[in-house]
Amino acid sequence: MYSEDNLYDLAELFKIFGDSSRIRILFSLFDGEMNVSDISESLGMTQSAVSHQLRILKTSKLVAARREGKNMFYSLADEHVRTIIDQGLEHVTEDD
Amino acid sequence: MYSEDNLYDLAELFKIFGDSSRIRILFSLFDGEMNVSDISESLGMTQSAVSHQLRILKTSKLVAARREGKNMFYSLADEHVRTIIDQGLEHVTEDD
DNA sequence: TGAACACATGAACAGATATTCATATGTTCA
DNA sequence: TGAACATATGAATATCTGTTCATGTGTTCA
Repeated sequence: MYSEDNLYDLAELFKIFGDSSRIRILFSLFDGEMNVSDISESLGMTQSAVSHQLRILKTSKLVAARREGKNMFYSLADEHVRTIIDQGLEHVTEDD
Repeated sequence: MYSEDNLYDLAELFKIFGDSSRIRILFSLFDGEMNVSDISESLGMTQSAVSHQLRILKTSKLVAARREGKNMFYSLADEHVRTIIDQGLEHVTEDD
């Protein structure tokens, strides 16, 4: 069914989600695409820090990028990203 | 809907899943509870390393522990754990 | 009670990683 | 073309974290 390799890939995937900056960036994109400076401002992060994290998210194919003039617009790469985060949020917000 | 705090908690949750040792331990428990030495042997990890990771998993309430004589049996704490991993595996094993 | 077994834990070390700072690249427009 | 803007990127640093090693705690049984 699932190979040992799958589990390593899975750990790598969760590692990407396991950083509050990246999760907050991804969550920002839930409502649609955004450019880098808007993400920076809305999250109170420097442009550089956001850009570094976006690169990681893009390399992992969790976000997609599109240029429009001077701006780069980022969006969620696919619906799985939303599903995984939603599933996690359900667990986290569960009443004990 | 979701607070800023939820996102930090979520990152913490994914951080736990974001390590191959822990994911492999959790996955081992998919078929039912196991004791520490069996987990160690099946994963080729030292007893100490497994024990350290189990402590983290227990603190995060992802596994439950039960003593039986000299042995400690660990099991998945709830079904969310399985769901979150399954969801991730779907993403990882998706054909491009 | 004491030896043998199962597991937990603290300290130390090595490797990984997120941010900052400085600067480079790419784009528009006058 | 050159200034202004948006974004990317490399290097350096500080912090975090997983494993190992040594040892402690808890349990059984003769």
